[in-house]
Amino acid sequence: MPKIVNKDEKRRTIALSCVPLLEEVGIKKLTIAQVAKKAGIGKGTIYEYFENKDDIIFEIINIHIENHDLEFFNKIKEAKSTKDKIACFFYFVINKSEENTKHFNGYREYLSVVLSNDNEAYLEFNSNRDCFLLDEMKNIIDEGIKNKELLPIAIKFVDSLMVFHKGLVLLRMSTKDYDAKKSFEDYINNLFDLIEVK
Amino acid sequence: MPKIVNKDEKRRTIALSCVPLLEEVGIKKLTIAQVAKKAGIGKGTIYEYFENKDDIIFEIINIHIENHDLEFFNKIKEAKSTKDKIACFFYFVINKSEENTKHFNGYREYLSVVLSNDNEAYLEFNSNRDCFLLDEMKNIIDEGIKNKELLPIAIKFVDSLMVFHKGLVLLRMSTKDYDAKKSFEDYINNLFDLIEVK
DNA sequence: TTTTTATGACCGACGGTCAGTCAAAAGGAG
DNA sequence: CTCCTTTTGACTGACCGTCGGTCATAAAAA
Repeated sequence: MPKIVNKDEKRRTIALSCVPLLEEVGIKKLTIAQVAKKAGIGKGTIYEYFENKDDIIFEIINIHIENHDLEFFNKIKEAKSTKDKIACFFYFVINKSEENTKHFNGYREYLSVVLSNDNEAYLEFNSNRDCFLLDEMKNIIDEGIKNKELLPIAIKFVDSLMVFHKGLVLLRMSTKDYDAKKSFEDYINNLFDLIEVK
Repeated sequence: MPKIVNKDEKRRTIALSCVPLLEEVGIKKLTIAQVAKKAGIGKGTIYEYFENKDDIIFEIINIHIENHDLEFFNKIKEAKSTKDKIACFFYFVINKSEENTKHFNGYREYLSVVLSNDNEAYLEFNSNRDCFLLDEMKNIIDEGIKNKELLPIAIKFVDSLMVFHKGLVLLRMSTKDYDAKKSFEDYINNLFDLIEVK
């Protein structure tokens, strides 16, 4: 028998080799033939490790999300005030640097795939991720309350804060020249008028 | 001079004839050949009136949006309190009836096309629509203030209300079993605690 | 005859499939 | 242990069907 390969590992290897390719051409113009070539394997082999093209996209996005989370947690450690920590959550949607815009556009394309599919697995993945981020936010607000930075009612606003975040994401993606930073700042200042210990 | 056809009119006619087809098969499985057949014209003729497949989708979505607005304005006329009027804005994302879910899924597919394209025209269309809705919401809140239903600070929350709405849309589309109604009610009750005249 | 509109055969690109190849491991015979 | 056969999963790329989009040509109007 031939060597048994670790399917998950190879999946990841193939996906990794295509990260720059995907960044270069985008989802729409990414072809399976290109992926196979970059990974140095035959086209048919791709389908040993992936269900279909969208499945490849999904794996690559996973890599990006993991990288993003690493950066995110580093940033949050450095943040001092609760306000700064909250701002870390919004960094991704607010920042207009070339680097971040590239990632944001990647996420836009990914969302486009999710929305076009009605695939339960994708939806569940997103749900879990949103839950995770919600919990993180709750912890931060809780801490803020314990530090006497925030009033106890602050906890009531966590859910809407996360919904607001999603709203900014969609607005930046689906409208022209949306100023997510301004929206965020207006909102957060209004909010802190209500929840901050004076 | 040869027969002058009203291009815009025929565009609309073709699109109209495909509304049921699109509802049945969805964007991904809708083919140009099907569209041509339904419209009773040749495949090539389609391209006299539309740039490409996405352009057809766009026209059909326009029809839906116009219908939606008609219903929306009727509903808002009937609403008595400001709270009810605001609820009209959220009806589309909150309502889980089969009929509304069908439309919501149509909008999901449309958004998927928008997000996959980075097409300025689509983004501008969305921007204009969002502006329009924002103005409507502002009017409603203004009215509420004049009626002494709401405190003057209410106007400061209009922007975030619209962002919140967008957030609910994205959450319902991209996660599993999202309870948009609950989120909305929690939010609106919290908000009214702050802005309602007691 | 000229100009506009309509057409569907055709094209190329692409996602996905499958019959067949290959190499390594297992197992048996000597 | 060694040689040989068998088994099996990895791998491949030619091929297929589909589909968006084009274009040479026809039809129709003026």
